[in-house]
Amino acid sequence: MSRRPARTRPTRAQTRERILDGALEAFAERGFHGSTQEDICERVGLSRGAYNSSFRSKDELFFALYDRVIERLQSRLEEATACALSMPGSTADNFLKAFIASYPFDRDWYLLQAEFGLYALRHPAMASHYAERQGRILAIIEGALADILREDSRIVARGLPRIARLILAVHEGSMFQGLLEPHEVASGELLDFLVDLMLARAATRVD
Amino acid sequence: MSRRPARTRPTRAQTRERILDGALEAFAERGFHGSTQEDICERVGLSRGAYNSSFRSKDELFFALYDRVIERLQSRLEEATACALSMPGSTADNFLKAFIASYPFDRDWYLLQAEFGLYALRHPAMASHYAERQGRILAIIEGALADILREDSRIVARGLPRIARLILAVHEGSMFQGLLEPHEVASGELLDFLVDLMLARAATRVD
DNA sequence: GCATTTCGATACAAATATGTATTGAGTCGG
DNA sequence: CCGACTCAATACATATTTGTATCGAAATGC
Repeated sequence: MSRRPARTRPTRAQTRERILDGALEAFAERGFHGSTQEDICERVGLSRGAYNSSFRSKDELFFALYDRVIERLQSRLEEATACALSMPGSTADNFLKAFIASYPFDRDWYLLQAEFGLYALRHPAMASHYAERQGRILAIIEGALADILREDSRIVARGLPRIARLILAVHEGSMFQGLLEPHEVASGELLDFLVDLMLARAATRVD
Repeated sequence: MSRRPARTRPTRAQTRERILDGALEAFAERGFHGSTQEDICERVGLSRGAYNSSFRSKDELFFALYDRVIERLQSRLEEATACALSMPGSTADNFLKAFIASYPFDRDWYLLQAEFGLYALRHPAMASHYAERQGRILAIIEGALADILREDSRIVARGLPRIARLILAVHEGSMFQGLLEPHEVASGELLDFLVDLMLARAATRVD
């Protein structure tokens, strides 16, 4: 246990992860169709042999990467929710903005998300898979919103699914505009604005 | 003038348009990198000869297509604005919803828009071009919003650029979700919801 | 009516990507 | 310690795609 014979061979899972790392970079930078095996492998110092040995096809790799991305996002959001709820006395806007801030907002993440989305739109088989995973994310957001109601009931009580979808939509669109024109639209600007809108409405009437 | 010798040869511009038609279909269905010359040409019954004779490169074709799409969108929006403003006595929500309804909401259009956006994010040279064109669209929306203020001043007066961007963001995200899960989210649902939010807020206080 | 020019189709050549087969190093079980 | 097995690297063959070159038809100008 103290010392293995120099370099031990990496496990299959480790190699897979490295390929996935390369694929993430490549797909973000050049898109799904624009990325080649060579491109993906070069980034992580592996050969196409490792690639073809680890994944049967490009689609399989793509699906595996998507699942990894979603799993990480899921745990990230759940963690953020628990964390934000743990600190008592926080108002709805505080909570919402903190929660939203925990959502990824970087270039590669957006580009990947877009690739997955486009792929899903074009391949019915992936569409249901994608929608199901997105449903989990929506459920987490809905859950967080529902939790807020116990702390601060100003926010609208009905139509939670729609609100969750609206938040997701604004986040996506906002991220795109922010990446395209960073000097024009700041990171969480539009989402914060939306939250203000929702809270202001709820302040007047809750239907 | 009465009768030309059987079939006359189509002009260069006509051929270009047909190639663009094919490219629109192909790019929407398979994406930019996923589309081949053969694929594009087959759809409109032309040969690769016509393709290479009309466009120097795939990028040039892509740019040309983007400009055509934007020009059509621009005139469509301007027309819708003028039309909506021409009928007097319309309230802000009526106007907004009518205006928004004139914005394209079909599958191919979304897929294309996404392709252009991704390309712009990945190619700085295209980014400014894209941002400039998107700025025109935003300006039209802002102009329409400003016009509404004269009819119905309930809507917030300040932060028009931000509101225009929010509308655009919601539209994009909403369209994606609507295309992915048509049974879950209806066509203009999220945007209508947003408009309600904005108007309700403005009803309470105008800052 | 003839010559020139333009345009689109076909043929050809080069480059690139993918998948398979083979080989050699490293690991595990007996 | 030896044999069976796994995995990744290299080499190879095939299939796509693109760009160029060539050819023929059609329109225009003299």
